[in-house]
Amino acid sequence: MNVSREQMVENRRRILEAAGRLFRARGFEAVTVAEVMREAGLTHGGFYGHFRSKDDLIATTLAELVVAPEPELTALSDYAARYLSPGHRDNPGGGCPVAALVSETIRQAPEARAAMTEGLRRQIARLADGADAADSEAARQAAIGSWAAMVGAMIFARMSDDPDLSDEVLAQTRAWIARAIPAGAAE
Amino acid sequence: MNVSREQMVENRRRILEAAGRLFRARGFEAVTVAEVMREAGLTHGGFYGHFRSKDDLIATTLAELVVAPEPELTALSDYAARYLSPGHRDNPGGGCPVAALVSETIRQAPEARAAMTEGLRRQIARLADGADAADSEAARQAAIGSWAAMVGAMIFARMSDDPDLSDEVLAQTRAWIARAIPAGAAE
DNA sequence: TGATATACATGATGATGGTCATGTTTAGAG
DNA sequence: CTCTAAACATGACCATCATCATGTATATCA
Repeated sequence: MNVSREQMVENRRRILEAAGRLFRARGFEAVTVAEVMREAGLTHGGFYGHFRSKDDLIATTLAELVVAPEPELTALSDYAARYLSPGHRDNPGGGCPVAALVSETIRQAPEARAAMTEGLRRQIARLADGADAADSEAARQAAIGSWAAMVGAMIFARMSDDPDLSDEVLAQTRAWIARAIPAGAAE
Repeated sequence: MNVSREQMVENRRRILEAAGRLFRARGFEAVTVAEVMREAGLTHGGFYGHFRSKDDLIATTLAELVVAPEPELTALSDYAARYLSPGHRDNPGGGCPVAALVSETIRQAPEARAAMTEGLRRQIARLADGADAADSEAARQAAIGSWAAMVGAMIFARMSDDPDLSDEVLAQTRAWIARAIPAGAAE
């Protein structure tokens, strides 16, 4: 059984898409190579024709997820309001790869950490553009501080087994960011 | 070979201490039962005399770490300044169990999530006490928002493979929290 | 159209690690 | 002083996976 060149490209795309979804939903460790391939409509054996190892898949998947074009430029507090929604919390597999995977990335191979670090850099730059602060230094501070709060709050909200506390963390963090931003701008 | 009652209590304590350190340093998955026992000065076989399973160990360890008495009450921004230090970043095994383990706890057994959720509740209450805000609602908002930012920033700083970016995340988040708190109080 | 390279399927291999079975020694009770 | 229960050591078991070996069919090129 062989397959056309374009079919192969398509297969690789499907593998990365399945990996992106599964990794975000269940973490790197819990997802098996065989499972990714099954989700992509293939069997496990063909995997090593596309990637050198599972580590390679992880790094490549992160690199793809992280350079994904964000919507358009938005005001920082608008972005935070959309980010910190119950819908996002309840859909990790389709949501922000940072909230789902930063923590595990700490112990991944250097290539994976490099991809995630690059994603962090870009996100800070993007958010700083959306923070209308007094100067660019204040904008960068607001971007870093509120991005950390967004990701931290999303992780808290997903971890909590108490739905009320989970909702409250999202709502209060939204309010906290909205309130803190003008303060940064006024300085 | 038998062992005195107090020796057994001591052994259990050592197992939990080793587990706390290893889990924080390397995560739940990467640490083996045999390794925890070795660190505690025992062999793997005795483990099941103390805990029903590895999941049980995880939940018990989290419960212990989470009720650990925090230093004294401090002002929120002082707490943040100590929390967001390079020393803390570089010592995950001896540091905050939340920053090291929240994210993985999402996929752990219900008992583990319950323990971590309880820890989150307590920490929010503690920090709200330290936030001298206008009213208790504002204090709670500051506590949640800045706790999310602290944990998110610590995770970012540990993940980054770029030391400058890592340091910047800590410093800017410290500054962001210090700046945001009086704003919350003034409101 | 025929030859060949290759993408993928099937199945095996080897390592890892959670858990259990069994044995031994001694703390603690009578 | 005995007897027994239990805490721990040793060693095995079994499932899970990542990875590799081999086979097969077909896309591509001459």
